[in-house]
Amino acid sequence: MADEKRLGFQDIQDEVLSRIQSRIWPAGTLLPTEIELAKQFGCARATVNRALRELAEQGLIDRKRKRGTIVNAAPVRQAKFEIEVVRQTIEDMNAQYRYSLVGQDLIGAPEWLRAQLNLPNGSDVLHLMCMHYADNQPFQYEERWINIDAVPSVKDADFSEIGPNEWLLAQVPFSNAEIAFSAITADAKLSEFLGTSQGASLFRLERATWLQGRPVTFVRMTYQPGYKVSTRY
Amino acid sequence: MADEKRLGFQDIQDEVLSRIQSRIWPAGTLLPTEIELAKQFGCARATVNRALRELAEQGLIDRKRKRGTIVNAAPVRQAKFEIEVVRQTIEDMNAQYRYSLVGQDLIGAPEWLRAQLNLPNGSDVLHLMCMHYADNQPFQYEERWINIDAVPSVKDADFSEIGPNEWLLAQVPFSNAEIAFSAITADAKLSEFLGTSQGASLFRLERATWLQGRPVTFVRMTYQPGYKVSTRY
DNA sequence: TAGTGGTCTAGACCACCTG
DNA sequence: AGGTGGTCTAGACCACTAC
Repeated sequence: MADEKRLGFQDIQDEVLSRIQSRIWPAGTLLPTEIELAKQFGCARATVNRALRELAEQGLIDRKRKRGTIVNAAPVRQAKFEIEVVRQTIEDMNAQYRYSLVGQDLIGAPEWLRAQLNLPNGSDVLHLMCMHYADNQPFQYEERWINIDAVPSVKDADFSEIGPNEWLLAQVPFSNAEIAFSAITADAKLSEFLGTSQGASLFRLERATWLQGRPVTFVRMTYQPGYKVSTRY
Repeated sequence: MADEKRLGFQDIQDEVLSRIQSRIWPAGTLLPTEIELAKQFGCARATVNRALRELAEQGLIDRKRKRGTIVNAAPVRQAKFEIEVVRQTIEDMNAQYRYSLVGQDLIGAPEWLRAQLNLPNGSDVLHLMCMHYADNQPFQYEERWINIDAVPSVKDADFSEIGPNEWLLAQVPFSNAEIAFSAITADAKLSEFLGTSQGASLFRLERATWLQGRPVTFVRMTYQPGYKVSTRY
């Protein structure tokens, strides 16, 4: 038993997770201190710290100075979803991607949009409507509003070939966003574009985007019937 | 300029993020090595490492040994959603929570469920139907199947007062799960329970849960019309 | 006020990957 | 083969907070 492999933070994390899941350490348990655990596992305190820090970020344990580390009773688990560009989603399905610009116009920002993005009065936005197809089947209808002031070059952009999402990603990547998922009923226009019956239930993703506090764009993406967003945790 | 405060990993992370967002380091840029950055920021390499590691986890940069750190061109951003218990969701709305057990029966697991959870042939499951109300308005219809073999004590549990979700959390916390969001159309039963018209579009969350590889439960939660799940990133 | 986690340091070794 | 990130160590100081 002299040939024990050295334990990494991942091994320690796995072991602690296992003890929590198997209720060796039930909810409410006060864990040994980092120093004590480091001694038990035969590693440095920094290694234990990293293992426990990540478990705390996931909400499984609660850490406070002086009090110590406690197994959380009612963990609020977090689910991570990867938000891809439509093209990627479709190509991941091994389907052929096609994009089409349905229409565009330059308008004053409507009230609901000003409220949504916190736009100043009198702001102008570029309003775009587009379709995304997978193997020529309707996949997603995209309606988008872009704040001219935040992205002046958008006035000269040509959206007949490249979608606004990909164009914006090239111009204004790494922005912050607020996302909402919901279910909506297909109206006449949506049912035509997505090739469904009126009244069909459709999955919708809305996203408002800011760059360093400045409103950039708001988009509504409505998916073909049957679309699901899934993940693990 | 001698009184510069020492930089922490958070300061470095903010600075790097800012340089990426402001396109000082545009997509594709090869960042200086950790050693070089540590010299520039006047800190240890471990500090730079932690700052960059977290940015890499978020998908903003791509790190490879020998090649170095590159600003990602098409970042796949991750959105985190907090998955709460219904009671919490309702109480967070300052509404009164009420739970009602609609029905329950012990059945052999249907084929689709066996496939979904990877249950062995001949497994028995407890099938539960419940309603959750916010201020006595229908909020969520819950249909759940619990694997008897994974949680034998479920046979003696009384679900007339406490919902199966909360009961399970107390018995089998910290399990792993697979979640899916979708939009569905209200059938006769759903429209009655949720007080909507038939054909209404409803938001649905499905979750399959395993504990250390063993299938525990599958649940379908269908929400009242207008329900949205939202988050930021 | 004392104990705990939060973080940083300086150094080291290793694994992976590109040239 | 060599350079880069991935990780660990042993020690240190600090900040928060329960007692």
